[in-house]
Amino acid sequence: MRYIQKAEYGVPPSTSIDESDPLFVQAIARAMQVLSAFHAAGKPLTLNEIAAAGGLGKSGAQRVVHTLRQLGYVERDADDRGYVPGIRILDHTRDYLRLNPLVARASPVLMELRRTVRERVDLSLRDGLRLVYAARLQSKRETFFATLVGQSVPIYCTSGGRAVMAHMSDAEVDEIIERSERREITPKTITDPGAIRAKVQEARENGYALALEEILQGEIAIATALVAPDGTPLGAIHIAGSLSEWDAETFCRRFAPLAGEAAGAINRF
Amino acid sequence: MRYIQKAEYGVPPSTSIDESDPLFVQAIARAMQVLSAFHAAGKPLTLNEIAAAGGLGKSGAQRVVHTLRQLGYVERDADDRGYVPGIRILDHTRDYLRLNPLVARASPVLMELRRTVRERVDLSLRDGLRLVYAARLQSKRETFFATLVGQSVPIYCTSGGRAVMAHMSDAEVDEIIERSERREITPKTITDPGAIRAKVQEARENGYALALEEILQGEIAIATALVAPDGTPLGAIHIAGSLSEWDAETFCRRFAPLAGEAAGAINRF
DNA sequence: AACCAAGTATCGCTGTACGATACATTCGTA
DNA sequence: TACGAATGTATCGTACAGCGATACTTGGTT
Repeated sequence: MRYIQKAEYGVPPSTSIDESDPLFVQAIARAMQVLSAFHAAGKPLTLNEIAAAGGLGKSGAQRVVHTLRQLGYVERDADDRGYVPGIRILDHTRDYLRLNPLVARASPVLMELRRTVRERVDLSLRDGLRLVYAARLQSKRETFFATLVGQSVPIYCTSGGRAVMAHMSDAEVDEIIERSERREITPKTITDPGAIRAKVQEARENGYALALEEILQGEIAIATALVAPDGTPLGAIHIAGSLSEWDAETFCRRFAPLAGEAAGAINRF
Repeated sequence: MRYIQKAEYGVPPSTSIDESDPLFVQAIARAMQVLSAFHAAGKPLTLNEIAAAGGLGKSGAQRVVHTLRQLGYVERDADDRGYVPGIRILDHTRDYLRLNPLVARASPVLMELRRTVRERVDLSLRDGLRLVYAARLQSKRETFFATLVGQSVPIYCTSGGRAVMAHMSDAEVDEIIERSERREITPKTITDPGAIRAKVQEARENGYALALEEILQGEIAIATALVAPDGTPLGAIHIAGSLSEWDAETFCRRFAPLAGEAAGAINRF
């Protein structure tokens, strides 16, 4: 059995909460740590691995896993070699997507956009230093695992991220750049603070952001921001294509207006 | 702000576990009950609503919601009118899909199938009396909310369900029929046990299952089962189209062989 | 056959989480 | 503008839920 590698670039949000809050139920935090152990996993995990990753003892892991198993949030792997996340998780996925008003508003517009552009169209939502993909309308050729709901990418080096940053103050942008763990995900990834600021400025002027192969070789993406009524950026719309079919200039000329219209339609309710 | 109605036909799996199991951490169960409160919600929920739906007191709900909020699994609604599921849920969605070997194996085949048939293609997984959609490759026209990951449908009255039942013993099929809460979801939904058994038998003979408007008016769907090496059915592949474009016979003649091939390719590793 | 690791079971003590209640704040209505 | 209802927030003493050390079972590997 082959399992998919983890390959998650986005930094999971800081789990550095806790402390002695009288309302904080730590058993729940333990459960979520156990579930989060799978974020870094590329295969089913054993109890001990879960214990280690979740930062708790064997007994604790045993109890938590047992409980989550009863409830359907953790399952035994098909060939009984370890634990994997359980199907009940998907029920909550549905709830999240259904009840997120931005997703609700954006969806018909995205479908329409996808129909027009015939390239991949994504909706991502901001969570701290990353963007999380909430809706993905694939085009023909990509592999499914490059386009999973729940995948996340860093803000600092993506088209969507820069579209989002374009709607922030310079101070906020600097803070994001500062706090991000800036790695060269591909050789083309822009990691220099000054260069990132320049790209953000460019996005402000153009009304859309562009990224070339900064996450994936051969990929070109443009994005426009989705904002709250008060102007706070909440996420982005992405259009992504292949550099084997497009040069950057044509891609932008063709799709930037469409991405702009779509974002506009969503932003004004 | 408009919110999407619940409209979930599949029966959520029984949460009738618990009792006095020494390894069972009930605080975790409480947390999951709170998250599950959103399954029946069509709008953000207040603390009291969550307490009621989750079957616990106000204090308990307060603590659990507080904790889940710290962790990002629950958020305040945008206009501060109630609570909604939080974005961290999507991280676990991704883990589930990544680590499910069936999804992993099926995905490339599904993408290829989608390219060929140009209609909606879905992958569903069995969970008790229902099928949960794990991957959905939309066609042009549907509304996004009809095609959410995590949506579930009953086994007894769907093409996928009957494809799955076709790989079970008569006794197992009867048990599913018996335990299912059989409602007429549309006027065309087949709810009579004998009629269901006949459709299952038909699926056994044809190697695929057919359903006409049993879940959604105007929809035609065929499905083939995905099975474990030992023959246990695990889920199904669906191809769904519109009756405004297809008559049943043409649809079957055209797509049944393709659905069969795809399932075959996935089933033999 | 012998070993090692994974999963399962047991148990007494402690500190976590329980739930009642009281407070604060925001909303809709008169 | 004042009122009342409902929502979210804070506090506190007590009981029992969950903690973690340890020991047992099972199954796969060398």
